[in-house]
Amino acid sequence: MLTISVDHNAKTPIYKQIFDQIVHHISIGELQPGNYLPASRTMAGILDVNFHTVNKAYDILRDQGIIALSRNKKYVVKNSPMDDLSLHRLEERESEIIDEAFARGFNEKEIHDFITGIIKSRNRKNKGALKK
Amino acid sequence: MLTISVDHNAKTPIYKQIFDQIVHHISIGELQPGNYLPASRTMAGILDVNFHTVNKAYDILRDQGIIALSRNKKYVVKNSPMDDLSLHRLEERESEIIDEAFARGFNEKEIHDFITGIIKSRNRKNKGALKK
DNA sequence: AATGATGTACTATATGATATAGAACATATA
DNA sequence: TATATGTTCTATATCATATAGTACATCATT
Repeated sequence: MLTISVDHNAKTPIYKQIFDQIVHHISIGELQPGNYLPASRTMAGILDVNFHTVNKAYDILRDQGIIALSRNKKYVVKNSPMDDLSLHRLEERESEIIDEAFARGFNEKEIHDFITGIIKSRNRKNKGALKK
Repeated sequence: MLTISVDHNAKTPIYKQIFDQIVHHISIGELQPGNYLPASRTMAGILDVNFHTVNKAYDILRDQGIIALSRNKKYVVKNSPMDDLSLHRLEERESEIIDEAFARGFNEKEIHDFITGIIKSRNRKNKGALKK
């Protein structure tokens, strides 16, 4: 069950909210390679947004190699191992966070604990969804 | 020596480029609590941007408690330990990155190695600047 | 006391990003 | 054939970003 919600009042653009939540569903295994995404008009109807906005989210997901258009004209989740470009972009964003953490007095161990804490709370939330 | 540069063609807003670089200088100890920031007009002249743009960066730094206006009307770097709000914001940004990493097949150890690598390369770059 | 430098507060304008809307088209499916 | 799909185009409205100019209060220096 693909649950996605958008906040029209948030500062985060709607297309990015959609993008982020699809990536999240993939990250917890709720969306797996081979699974189809809803048609952009369908998704737009459910979320009560314009289908162009959904298309923008799908476009970026495709540009990043996370989804692909299959022969039947439907978007499907790909297996998308980390490539150099994605890694580089992720490093830049992570560097900003690490800078802020250090600027506020964190040391290296505290940063690792910070990461561990987020991953643990993630696993707790999706305990039932984990396989095996 | 406070070296800051802006890229007018980058997609990242100029005020955020300035914000990020000041935070970076603090994070590596090149800017320390008690140090003054250049006057916004001075900084703007050096970077060849409008002083309102510098003010916006300073405003956000002040809102986040990273700098403060001292009695002589100059901005000074504060000691700004992690507070609940800052931690929460950082967690949200970090969660996005962790989601993308997991979505691309990283496991928990690979994420920690990813973090460690960034910190190590940071330390290498600033070896000479480290004290003691 | 006077001058200059500082942050701050307003107005204004221009450009790009975001979101919506509608229309049209090619292709795949039923 | 008819429907659903992604895609492409134009168009409009709103907000964020960046620039610009002006004015003012306060602080430091002369």
